[in-house]
Amino acid sequence: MVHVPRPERRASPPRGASLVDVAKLAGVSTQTVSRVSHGSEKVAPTTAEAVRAAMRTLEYRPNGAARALRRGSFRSIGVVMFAPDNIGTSMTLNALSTEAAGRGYSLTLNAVQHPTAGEVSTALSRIDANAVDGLIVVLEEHLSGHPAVVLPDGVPIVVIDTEMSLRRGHPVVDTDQRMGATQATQHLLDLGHPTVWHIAGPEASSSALRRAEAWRATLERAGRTVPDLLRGDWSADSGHRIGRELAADPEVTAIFAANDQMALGVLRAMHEVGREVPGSVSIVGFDDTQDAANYWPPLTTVHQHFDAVGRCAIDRMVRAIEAGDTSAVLEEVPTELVIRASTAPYRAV
Amino acid sequence: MVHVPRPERRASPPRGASLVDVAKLAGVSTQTVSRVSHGSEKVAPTTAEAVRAAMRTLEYRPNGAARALRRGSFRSIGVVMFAPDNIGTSMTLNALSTEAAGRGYSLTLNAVQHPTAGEVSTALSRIDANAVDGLIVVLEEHLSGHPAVVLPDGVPIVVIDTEMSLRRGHPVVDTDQRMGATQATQHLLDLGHPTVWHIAGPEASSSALRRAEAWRATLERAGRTVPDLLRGDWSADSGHRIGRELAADPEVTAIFAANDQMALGVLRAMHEVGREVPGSVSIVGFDDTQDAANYWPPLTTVHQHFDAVGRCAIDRMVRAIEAGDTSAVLEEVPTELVIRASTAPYRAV
DNA sequence: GCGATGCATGTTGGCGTTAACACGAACGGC
DNA sequence: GCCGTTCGTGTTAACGCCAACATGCATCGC
Repeated sequence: MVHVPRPERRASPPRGASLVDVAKLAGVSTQTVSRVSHGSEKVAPTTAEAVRAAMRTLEYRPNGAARALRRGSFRSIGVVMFAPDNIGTSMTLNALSTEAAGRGYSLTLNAVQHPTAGEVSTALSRIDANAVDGLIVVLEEHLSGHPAVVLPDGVPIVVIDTEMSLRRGHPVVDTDQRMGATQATQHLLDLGHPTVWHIAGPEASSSALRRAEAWRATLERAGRTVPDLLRGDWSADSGHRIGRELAADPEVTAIFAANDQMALGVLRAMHEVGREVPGSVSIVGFDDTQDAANYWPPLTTVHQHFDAVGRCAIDRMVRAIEAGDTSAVLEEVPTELVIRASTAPYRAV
Repeated sequence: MVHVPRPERRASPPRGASLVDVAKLAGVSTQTVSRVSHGSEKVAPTTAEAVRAAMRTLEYRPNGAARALRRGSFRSIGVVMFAPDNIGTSMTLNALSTEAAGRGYSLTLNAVQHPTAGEVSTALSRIDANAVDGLIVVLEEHLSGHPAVVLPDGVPIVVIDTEMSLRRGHPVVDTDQRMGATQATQHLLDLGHPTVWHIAGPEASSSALRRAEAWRATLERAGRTVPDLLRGDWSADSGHRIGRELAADPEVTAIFAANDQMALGVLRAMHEVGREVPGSVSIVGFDDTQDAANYWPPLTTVHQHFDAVGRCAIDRMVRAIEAGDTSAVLEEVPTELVIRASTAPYRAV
């Protein structure tokens, strides 16, 4: 038997006016409406005005899904990121969204609360099922080895702030962590300090790893003893806890914290036990957050160009989407040492 | 003449495998594939497995646009926000994205760099043309009066952190600014301080306005003199500048800064001129950022439940989208005073 | 006068998906 | 043996938009 369609209205969600409705009201074809809606040429001024009037009366809003379906592109970039409440991450996100907006793309954000393989996979697959033209992954934890984390195929991917899947051939954009950590360590050595203690970020973080490596390399190159590495978790509290231990050791005269927040905790620890900064201990941070200049004393730190990283990542992404250029380069954005009052020349105890 | 379709291939962007391809390979209908892709019932295990195998070989990814077009919903919520590099805003965003993910929605982010009417309108219209089921507006600047800022019709809207368009009948979710500012001011009065100076946020900010109003009301209720209001811009630098002025006045013994960052600037100013905190001046902030406990001295401040605000906003939004409940309530999330070391009882000079 | 050219507009089909329905097979109760 | 059920699967028709093509009407050069 042949299926006989019923003329009755199908139950359907309430929808707004469509091209057809506007066309009907304006007495033109849908194609003309489409052209007007694109602000396009080849439409007589009179007609265009009539169409615009019809759009206004019907409160016409183009349907993004239909447009995307037809065009095969969504003009949206997916972002999977861990812990956007982290200051650095949120600055990156801000830079990404600004730059994306400038290119006519919007961002579809999927945050990961805990950087477990499971959650990351969930976020990735959610994005996957979503409407995006590309994917920017901002996971500073390295989960590279984990078998459960699989980046989707068939979408251009740009990676920020991790070396995960660099090997799998995606472009990577990142601050030059080694350069920054070297600047920080060298600055303290240049001030005459015999050696430099380092408070690192969490073990799983690849940027923490690279900062620690560069710290160690700089000390070794200078022929200094390398103190035990101290493990923080990016939080000011962890900086404070470790700072208390360091404060008790009179040999400690120079500390390089892997981010500003931990440096803040160290500052507090020094205040608590009455060791002067920079008189008795010099401290350097990393990030140059908005607040670092107002710590007490104002913090010497390594400035990261988050905006440049964001711009660069979006640029790569747009090139991949629009020109199919998915070459897997590594772009590193240079850092700058900002010298403030928390560092001073070494004075023997 | 009747249009004769050509059998030739149309030029089209390269696309991935579709339901049709999977169906063909698995030897079933597209509907069956669709059912499997939804993990749905009513499919024989054998068939389902065959379909899944076909999906795997073809690397099938469902097309979000087509799905959205068909269903009439995008499972995505648009967010228009100002200055996501502001700490408070980024915490709100984080809360929103977490909560949205939990409900199966993703966020489409459109940041506004400068809260001018023009930029806001652009962001709104971009979102409008985009694929979202609803819109969350996080603009703490009040642009209510501005004629150029028109919230789109036909989409549910939830407003955070501003009273803009409350009158136009949208639900508003916000921290209870008055409650927080009252707690801060009252705490200082309770410690015996004759009066409290206030460093407010920018004039255009409605939360700054409400905090300032509550500060004034609390002083008036207690019959105290109300000092001139001091105008900061949320930044630690502005707090520092104003702090320097206040530090010069020995009568100033209690300061309530409208956010933690400005309080940080005040702390620095006090250190610089050698006025002790809290010995000579007590200071209270607002927000309870992660770092506030590690300022020196640790900052007494008003804790904002950003996560609750986010949860609440998403909850309203999802209710609006899925149940059509767009009643325009105002939900205010209570604050808590966190007492640390930056405040102490008043001692006459 | 006639074909060539350009311009404004209309017609058609289909992007990938799913809701609604159709249909055949297997089963069960009487 | 016949009539219901259920169950698994297939068929059809959109959803709203736009690229490609068709068409019809002026204008123009020769």
